[in-house]
Amino acid sequence: MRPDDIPMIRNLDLFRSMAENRFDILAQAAYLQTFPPRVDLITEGDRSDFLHIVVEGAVDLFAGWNGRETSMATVRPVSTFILAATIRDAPYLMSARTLEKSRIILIPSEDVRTAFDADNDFARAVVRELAQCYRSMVKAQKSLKLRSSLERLANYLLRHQQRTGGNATFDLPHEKRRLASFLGMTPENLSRAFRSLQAYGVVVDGMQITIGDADDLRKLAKPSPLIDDPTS
Amino acid sequence: MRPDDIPMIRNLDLFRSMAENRFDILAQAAYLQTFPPRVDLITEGDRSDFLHIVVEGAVDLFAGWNGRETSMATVRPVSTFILAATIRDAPYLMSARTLEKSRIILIPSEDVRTAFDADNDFARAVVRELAQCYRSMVKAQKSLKLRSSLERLANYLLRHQQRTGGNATFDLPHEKRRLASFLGMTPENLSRAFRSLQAYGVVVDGMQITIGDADDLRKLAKPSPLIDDPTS
DNA sequence: ATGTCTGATTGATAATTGTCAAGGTCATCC
DNA sequence: GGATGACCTTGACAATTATCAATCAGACAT
Repeated sequence: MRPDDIPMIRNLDLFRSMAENRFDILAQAAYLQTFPPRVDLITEGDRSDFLHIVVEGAVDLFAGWNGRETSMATVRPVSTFILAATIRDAPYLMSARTLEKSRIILIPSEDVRTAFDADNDFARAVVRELAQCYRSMVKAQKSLKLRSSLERLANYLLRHQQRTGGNATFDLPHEKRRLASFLGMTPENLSRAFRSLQAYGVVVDGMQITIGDADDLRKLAKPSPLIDDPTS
Repeated sequence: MRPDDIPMIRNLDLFRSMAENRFDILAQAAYLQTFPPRVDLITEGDRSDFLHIVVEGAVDLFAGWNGRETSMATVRPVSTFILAATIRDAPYLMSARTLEKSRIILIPSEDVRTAFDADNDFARAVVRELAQCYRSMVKAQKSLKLRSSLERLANYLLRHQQRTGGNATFDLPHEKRRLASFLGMTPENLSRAFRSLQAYGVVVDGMQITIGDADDLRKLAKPSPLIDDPTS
């Protein structure tokens, strides 16, 4: 692993309070790899061999059943994924593939579990991280069950606007087909949803979105901190 | 708290490996209460005051938005709920109400967090529990996004048949309207889904279900361990 | 520039799911 | 027994969402 990457990892919530020597052991066992876009990293059902940390780029978590496929989440730097499978030593429930060129750190699950058993601060950090992941999963499910696809899209746009700095104009972070899958709809339906949002002042030009009147859009979206606030 | 309840709690995965004196402190801070059916226990958005443990009865976790409401999960003895909110000291994302007469233990969140910070074995147990909760949430979301309501119902019936011992005939555990909400559909749609399943050998008589030919039903349901296996 | 590819859009249509209104069933309570 | 009420079911209809086929737009390579 490149020495300049170590401080970044060290600074993750997950590792920040870990004992020095323990962290060094983990860091030495870890691999850093660079992957091109669209590379499959893990496949659901496989045994959990490595904890993954995205250092650069972006990773799509997705799942399939009976020939269908859906995008569950996007992992952006710097964060881990499939922590739960690693901890429980259970098969992955989701597959992962790079969306862009990505640098990813792989730590053998075995070593993570050892650190987890031996280092109390680390165990506590894992809990906080997991509780966070759990809560965002609950929010996603609430969004799916309580909202129509149009409402989900409206809330997604408002949230993404915040994330990107709050400007009226911003770019979508990935292909629309993936956004559609993430929101639980088809690409065709997403196209039509975007057109419906014109009535609420949303202008779409390729990947570039302009929210003309956020208050107007908010009247439709009715965002709630218990669904849309990423931090709560 | 009644002395006979203590061993049962003690035996939960969550508390089994906790230090003796630490457990005693928690047990002394805890309340045991009996609630009639349909009593609201917690409301989403509230601050997390107590970790709840269902000792007897059943509790519905549900969520609302914009006048709509959906059932997220049913908690049955003996297990905890809203652990994640307690750990993160964050507002509840779901409301809870008793389905039946229930006995519930309440442990002040403050004490749980203290135990969590001081007792490493407990912290590790919390992680395992949370990882489990997270994974079942992922499975639920995969089911929602990848399956039609008919497929969700078919899989639910097969799973519930297993849970209740594997007999061809068994009873639904709660009202159909709640089952509908849990499966993400309306009561009317559930009624029609049950009728569609007649073609696959499912007989419905009130709350009593008979699966005439499980293999036939399985051809429709296509159950997958990565969605339907509660343990994996 | 031309062709090729991938992803996005559009239109037509169908399937799925939801809504509303009306009955039906069953247990419970006077 | 008959009324009451809660829940479930059914039918007719509407909204939402998906599917299929065709076209379009832009990126890229030849």
